[in-house]
Amino acid sequence: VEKREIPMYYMAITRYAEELLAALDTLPGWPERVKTMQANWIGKSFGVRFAFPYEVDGRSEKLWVFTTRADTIMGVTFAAVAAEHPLAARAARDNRKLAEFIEECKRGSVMEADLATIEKQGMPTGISITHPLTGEAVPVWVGNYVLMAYGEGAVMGVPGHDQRDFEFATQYGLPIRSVIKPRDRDPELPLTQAYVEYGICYNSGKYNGLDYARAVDAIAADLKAKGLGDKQVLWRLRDWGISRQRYWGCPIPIIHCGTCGDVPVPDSDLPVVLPEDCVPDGMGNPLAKRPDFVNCTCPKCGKPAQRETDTMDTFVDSSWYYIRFACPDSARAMADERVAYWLPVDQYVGGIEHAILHLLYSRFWTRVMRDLGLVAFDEPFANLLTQGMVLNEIYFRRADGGRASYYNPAEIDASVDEAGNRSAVLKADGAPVEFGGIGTMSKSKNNGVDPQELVDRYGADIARFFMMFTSPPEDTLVWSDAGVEGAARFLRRLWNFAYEKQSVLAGQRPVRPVDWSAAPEELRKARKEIHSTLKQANYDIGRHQFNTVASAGMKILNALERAPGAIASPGPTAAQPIPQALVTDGLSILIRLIAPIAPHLCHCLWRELRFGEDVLAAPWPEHDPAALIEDEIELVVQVNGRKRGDVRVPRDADTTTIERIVLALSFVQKAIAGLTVKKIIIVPGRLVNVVA
RNA sequence: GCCGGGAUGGCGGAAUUGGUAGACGCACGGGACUCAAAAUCCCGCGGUGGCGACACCAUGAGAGUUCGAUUCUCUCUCCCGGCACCA
Repeated sequence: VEKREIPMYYMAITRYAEELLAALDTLPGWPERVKTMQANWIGKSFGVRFAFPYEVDGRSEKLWVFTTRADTIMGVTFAAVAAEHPLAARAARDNRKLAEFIEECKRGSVMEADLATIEKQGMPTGISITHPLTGEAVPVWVGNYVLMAYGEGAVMGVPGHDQRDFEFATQYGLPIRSVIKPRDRDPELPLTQAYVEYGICYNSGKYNGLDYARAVDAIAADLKAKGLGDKQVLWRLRDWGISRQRYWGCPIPIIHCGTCGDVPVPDSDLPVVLPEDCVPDGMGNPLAKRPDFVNCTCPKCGKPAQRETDTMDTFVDSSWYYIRFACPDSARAMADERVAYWLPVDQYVGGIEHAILHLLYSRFWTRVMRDLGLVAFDEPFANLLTQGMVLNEIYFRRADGGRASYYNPAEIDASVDEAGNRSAVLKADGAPVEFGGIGTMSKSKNNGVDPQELVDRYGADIARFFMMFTSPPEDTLVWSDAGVEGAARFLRRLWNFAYEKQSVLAGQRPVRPVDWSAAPEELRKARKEIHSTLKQANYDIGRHQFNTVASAGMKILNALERAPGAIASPGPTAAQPIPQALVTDGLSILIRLIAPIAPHLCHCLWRELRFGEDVLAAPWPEHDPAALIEDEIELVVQVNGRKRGDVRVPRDADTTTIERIVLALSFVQKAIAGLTVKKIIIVPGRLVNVVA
């Protein structure tokens, strides 16, 4: 932790930028999209850092900038600095209007999203700098779109080849110069937008004819020779400011002493305990108004001193709670030997909204603890499942003061008329409310849904089964409980079916081996349906697509109910061994397959049907490959890529046989009448396409 | 604005490496059972035309690659998440 400027404390996450980026390749259990987002966020860019020399107050100064497009350096027509840049401050000293502009910029939002969408504004500083390669004079502007926190807080302006610079130059009448030859347009025509693609340098003196890589090499070498620049790697990632002016965070254990400076609280005095009776009044940090908390003595010299009142960002705690979970009662250390047993986390589940901040901070924090010798691993989470957001409608009313109060969608009657207009009223008073769109469930928007309602109405298994059935976990979902009846019906149907079979099945285990090849066609088909469904379900579990696992359970029950003899009167085992074996096999698969989705019901059925004591201890069901083999296979028949019918052929039919059979089909003959067959494409086991 | 993801029937969704679009459900319509209702069971259910066999259209929009595109490429529209202090 470093304290840089009052009142901010920082974590030096940028020191780990290289490792955090490179180690993404060591995380096969993480979704690609999350790794991509993190890589972009860390933002490693290769470029050139160079300086424009200038004179001010009789001194020689340099304005440093960073660029990833050094190949366009000959197209520089201006430079722009952030409002916080020292050059801007110097220029504002004798320019009142500029000083006002700078103040206005500083008052604006610092959020990236706001900065990126604001209208580009700027003002000339009156200071002129020298192009390091051409020696030309270049004007310096202050631009509200330049970020002090990234790079040097200053940029070169190449309106011909950077869209932001182009807009800025167009707005303020600055010259635009093309130095990269466009591939498919006349370079002499005036530009309507920046040409940002890579290409060959022209209008660039000695660099003419060079491509991007060669131009950057040559330009960087020339700048280096003049002592005015070199290649540089720049990161988008910034250090992590952790100070918050709130009282309910984790205290920052620092004491400010007039004599000794900033002194850490000694280990023996930790933890710093917050008062529990603070009342936030919306005016700064309430801790600062608590002398009983603030006033203390310096641990070094014993003189009166002040305790730090900033607390830590909540992300700090969430960056290592999972390590502490392994040893929550450890009084002497952050982490003890139990951590080595439990960590890294095998399977982490969290919302996609944490793809960057929380998950990156955690990866950083783990490395800090590693480097302090507290843990022995690099990555906290071996496998990551990122849930999609569950969304719901947002309704609110705005009082005269402008503050919105939100109403839960359950309290609202909403309707959409034929023209698609949405109207909504509050049930309680019948008066209209505004529709605020559809967004993530949150306390502040009061649009959450408590699953307890479903549990109360249907029971935990049905509520759980329904939610698993509704969509794959990684998808965004607009909440609706329409369809929960389907889950209820299915589980009821399963229960009834199983109980109908109970008297037949109970006490007859183990089932003696059945010769399925001797079974009637219908039963073999049913068994094939069950086992191919199981095969697919096991594949789906591997890719976390649990909704289709739930539907596989439904399909298996459908197959069992439809199988002839399976539901008919049980009869003696010896007389009807095959239908009973089918039911036994099918139920055994079905119960184990959906046990994780409807655990209570499956646990109970497993025991009642005497399959065993504990369904969770039973081996996971695997399909029988023999059940999937048939003597004949069905092929889809297409003509010119369009389905015309299907045909059954022997399983081992060769290409010539299949072609002969297909060409003889009447619907194929009809479709190719008057055409010549050019070729026949056969996808084994799937389809035949006749191209004519 | 930038980064990431998404768009398939009235609804949730399915379609493994490009190979039958709409599995499995919900809702809805018809029927059976019932004095009646609920529950349950059976049938139907993308659109257009046709009595029908069937034909054509259809996976946000537009182009492209391919024998064949929901799937791959490009452009666009809209929606969701994140954007570093949601006080």
